[in-house]
Amino acid sequence: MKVTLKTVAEEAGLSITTVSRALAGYDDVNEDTRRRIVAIAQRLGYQPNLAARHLRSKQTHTIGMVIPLTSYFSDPFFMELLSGVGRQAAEYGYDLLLSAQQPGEEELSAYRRMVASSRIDGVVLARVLADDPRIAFLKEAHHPFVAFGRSNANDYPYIDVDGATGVYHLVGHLIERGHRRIAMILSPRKLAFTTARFEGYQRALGEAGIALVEQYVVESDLTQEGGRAVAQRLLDLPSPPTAIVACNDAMAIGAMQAIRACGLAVGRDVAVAGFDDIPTAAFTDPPLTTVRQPIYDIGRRALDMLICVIRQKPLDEAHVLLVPELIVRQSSGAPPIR
Amino acid sequence: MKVTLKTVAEEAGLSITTVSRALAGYDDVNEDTRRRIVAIAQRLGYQPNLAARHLRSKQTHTIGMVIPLTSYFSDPFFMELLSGVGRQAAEYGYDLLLSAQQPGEEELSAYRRMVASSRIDGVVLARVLADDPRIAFLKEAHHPFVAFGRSNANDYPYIDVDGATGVYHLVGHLIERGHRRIAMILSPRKLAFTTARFEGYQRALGEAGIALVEQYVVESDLTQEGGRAVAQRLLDLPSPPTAIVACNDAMAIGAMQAIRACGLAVGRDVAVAGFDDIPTAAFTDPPLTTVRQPIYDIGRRALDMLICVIRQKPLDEAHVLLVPELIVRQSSGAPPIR
DNA sequence: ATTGACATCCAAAACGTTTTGGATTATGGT
DNA sequence: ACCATAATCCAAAACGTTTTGGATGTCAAT
Repeated sequence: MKVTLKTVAEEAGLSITTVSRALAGYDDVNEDTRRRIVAIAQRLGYQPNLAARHLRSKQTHTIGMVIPLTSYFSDPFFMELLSGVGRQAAEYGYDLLLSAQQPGEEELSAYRRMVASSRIDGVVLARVLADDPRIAFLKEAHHPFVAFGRSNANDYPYIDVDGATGVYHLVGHLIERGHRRIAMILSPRKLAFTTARFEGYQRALGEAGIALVEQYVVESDLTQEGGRAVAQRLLDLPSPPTAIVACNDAMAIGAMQAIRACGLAVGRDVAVAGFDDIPTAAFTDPPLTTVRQPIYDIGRRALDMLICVIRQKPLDEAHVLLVPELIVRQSSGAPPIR
Repeated sequence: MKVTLKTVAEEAGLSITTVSRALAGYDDVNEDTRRRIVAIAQRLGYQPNLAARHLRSKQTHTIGMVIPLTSYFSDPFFMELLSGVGRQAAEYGYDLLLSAQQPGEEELSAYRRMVASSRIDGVVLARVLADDPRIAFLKEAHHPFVAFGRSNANDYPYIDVDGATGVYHLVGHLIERGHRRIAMILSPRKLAFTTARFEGYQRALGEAGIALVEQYVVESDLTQEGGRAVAQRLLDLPSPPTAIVACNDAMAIGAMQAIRACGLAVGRDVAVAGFDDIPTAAFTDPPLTTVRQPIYDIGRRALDMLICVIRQKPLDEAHVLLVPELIVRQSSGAPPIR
């Protein structure tokens, strides 16, 4: 019932070895018999058992990704990255193995399982932490991987976006429009990119001679609801900011909700800007000014790099740094009232 | 270097069999030795080789999904479904194997490969066609699967949304607002749900005594750009519609673009409505009236069903039909001008 | 007739696991 | 002392593939 090499071999009156080598295209089998074998395999609908093949050859043609369960659903970031990686993987004939896990210990052990159980040839990881145990583990295990993001230790292949420069331009844009009281909603500090984006904020303020106001720098959890909550607090300050920059679009959209809830108009009373340029950003009301990360393309390029690492080919660039693009829309529209 | 059952067995001075059975929790191994074995396995960092395990036991703890490459990126529908399936799979300790493929022959052969190469225990498929070769194949192969959507042959487990009723209510809502010239942008006819949604349209018009105008029924490809193009043609008619209903939100958003491009106001001059309630729908300008499909939850329930099928447990319901919810927003806001 | 070169094929081992069907020892009842 | 039972362990087979290291036959050149 199940058709294996053996079935084909018996049908052809040949050995398993010959069938295997014929199908693999080795040149030590007669061209005529090869064609005959291929025909029979086709007719019987033979499909190699990949478990057996992997067991023997230690190659799975599969790329692993672990998705944090918290952000799995609501996070367009991962979806887009996934799309890029998946798309490019298909290009190379690779499949994608996804494991959704709670961040933390479970997540790390998912990596451990994936790697040690030899189900995958390589890993793409994202949202790297400043001090990332997953990277430490993968490095120590000598398992091929590429990261989207830099961490403290940078002796591994990564692709990243220059968040510092991105936010620098974004805040510069707001300053140009006359804003002086500019708040920033940070992402959790342990995420590597938080520091970079905060740096850009500080640099832009510094060059414009604007002192950093401690109360204007708040932290949230990358979700829309979190952004709404902290923006609420910002607006309740005795001297509220006239512009709010968030570390990602989801939080920026949350901030827009908070502003509207106060009876203020986004873009007219308070400017808002985000980071990422998720698809929704172009459709918010008003459309969101943001910094565009080409996440989809990053996914594709990360996979390109990973394939090189897997095949032990030298990478032309082991560290890719992309300069993000400022997307000005109406949410940063008007100059501040006073 | 690589730690296998053998390594652990040697370290413990026991046989491979005993180690295997100890770790699997069989009761024919002494509790003390079991604990000792577990400790050693832990210490050495033993992880079972899944390829070997699958080869032997024919269970992969993996669910397969094939994503059409065309809609992979731009389609929030698949992303959300994927999220639900992935999330619930994690709940059961299953992983997800994704293969992105061009629709058509390649796609079918991806299913063939996945199934015949015994990499997966079951399949979730979506966007079923009226006459779906993938379903025919999976049925014939007796491979566990659950579909999101009904096709012509319905002797398989599926979960679906009652699109006819959904569109019926949606069109009813537009008629209530005074619209009589209501156009519909259909999805490709070969998709099973197209027929259902069209039925709802016809029924609503029929009950209101409105004759179906052939030119008001057009077909497009589920993309935003496609929706824009056909909406353009609708607006160029001598007697253009005052309301446009699209088979999905993406095309509805395209229609909104076309309306604006004509210098008309969406919701005031021409009403627009979609289907799906993708995340973006709440943020368009004006927000989009639509029919909500709980895609994420559908993904989760589909996986619940699939697990039952895989474990050969009886399904409480082999055919789940959800009634979608009408979401009224501003895009259907005003009554027509004349 | 022998040799070497070449083309074509194959038996057997190996990958790491699970499972089958005992083997061995200890225990308690007669 | 003997047997039945239970508790604990294990050798070997099996899963389906790839790879190694020949084996066999043919043919041309010596």
